[in-house]
Amino acid sequence: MSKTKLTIDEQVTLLMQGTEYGDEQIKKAMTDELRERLIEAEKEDRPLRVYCGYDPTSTDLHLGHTISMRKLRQFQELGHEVTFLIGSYTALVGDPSDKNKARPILTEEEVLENAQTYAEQAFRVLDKDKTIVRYNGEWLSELSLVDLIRLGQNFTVQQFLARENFAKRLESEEPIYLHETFYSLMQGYDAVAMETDVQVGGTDQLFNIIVAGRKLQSALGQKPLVGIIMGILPGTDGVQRMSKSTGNIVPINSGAEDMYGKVMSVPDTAMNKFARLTTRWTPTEIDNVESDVASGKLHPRDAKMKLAQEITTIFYGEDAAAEAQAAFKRVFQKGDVPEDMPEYKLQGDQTVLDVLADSKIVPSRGEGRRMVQQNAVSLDGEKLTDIQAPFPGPGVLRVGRRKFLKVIE
RNA sequence: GGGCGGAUACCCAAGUGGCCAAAGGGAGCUGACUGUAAAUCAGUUGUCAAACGACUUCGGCGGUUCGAAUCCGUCUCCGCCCA
Repeated sequence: MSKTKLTIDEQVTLLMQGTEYGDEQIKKAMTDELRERLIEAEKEDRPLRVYCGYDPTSTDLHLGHTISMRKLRQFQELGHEVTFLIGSYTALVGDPSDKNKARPILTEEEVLENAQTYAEQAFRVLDKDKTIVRYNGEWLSELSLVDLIRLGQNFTVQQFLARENFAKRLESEEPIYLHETFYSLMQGYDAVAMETDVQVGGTDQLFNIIVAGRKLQSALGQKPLVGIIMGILPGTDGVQRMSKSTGNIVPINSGAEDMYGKVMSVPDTAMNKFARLTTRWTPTEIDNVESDVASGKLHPRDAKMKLAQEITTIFYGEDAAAEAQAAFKRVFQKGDVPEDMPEYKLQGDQTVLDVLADSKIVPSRGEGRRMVQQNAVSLDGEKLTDIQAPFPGPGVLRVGRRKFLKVIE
């Protein structure tokens, strides 16, 4: 990101990049309020207090988790005060947002343990020195029952029932547990406790942020926060939301080569979202790339390689990203073999099928048979077509597109 | 507490005594085509066996039967409704 001072309008454009409100009116209102706040902050010469909450329900972060972190980072770059809030208390409840069923709740120990690794990974995106880490148990554990009841007085049951995910469950006769409604109250109270100016979150947080947070703040005499609602990042299939259960994630902890390759496997149609939600690029830079692709000046593949490199660089640094790119070119563009591959020592007197199965390159002998039948097995480029034939000898055994085995004597 | 419904392969889901290793869809894998992909088309997806075929699987256990995913008993788990 450029170090030169951006105008307020440029700041607004940058900060609103990748947001998704699902409603033009809210979007406009939030954009206007953000501009106002920025002007105000500049006048008073104080940073905005920005936060995003994370429920550390798992420790394996993927690219989708980093969207809000990227946004926080942008605020950091512009000199604002960013809090990485760990939902140590809210995780005990389990967020019902965007879920068709209630989430299992975690124990306190699990939460704290997860929080540790979670934060570590988050600092690949966030500037550690400029980030305040807090736990919402800090204030939520202090609330008394009376306090909770008073908070509850600001909401009606109807408001909750109007939420899409509750409405759906009501419709399909699935349970809605009472404690799930507390979640929004708790999150709203976070905003109050921290006197938040801006809160970042995903579309599933729209209700918690825009309704609960703002409402509680104004009820308790604070100026309602500006909600920055981030769009959804699709997974490697390019369509469905990136999530572990769908199996379409780009993990941020699985190595540079893996990350580069995973980003490259994303369909072209999703490139734009990846660029806007996960890179350090400015809106102008992204627009340029896009128009270059559209006009044919830039090959879509090259645009995607740039994207893959940018994303890999964020998490692993420039050198590792360059290496990952080189490896990718070698294997996929030149059809060459990778540098590292498992080795297998021949036992003597083995058939092709024996080697396939014994080396565990295929999960079962049946699968090995299938692979050979499907013409997917080759040794040093020569197709192997007879499973019963004696194994020819040492060389590089390839099964399918990307499984390799170095066979040695 | 009472009533009802359900549990089938990676997921969803059909099957209600033999023709069931079990329809269909999704997902995965392989091949063709490509730009690495995506889209499209084709094949394939329990284990062992070169093959003929054999074996294990339909929530657990036990039964009935020549024969059970299907019938009976029991247990576990889940959902809904009434209170």
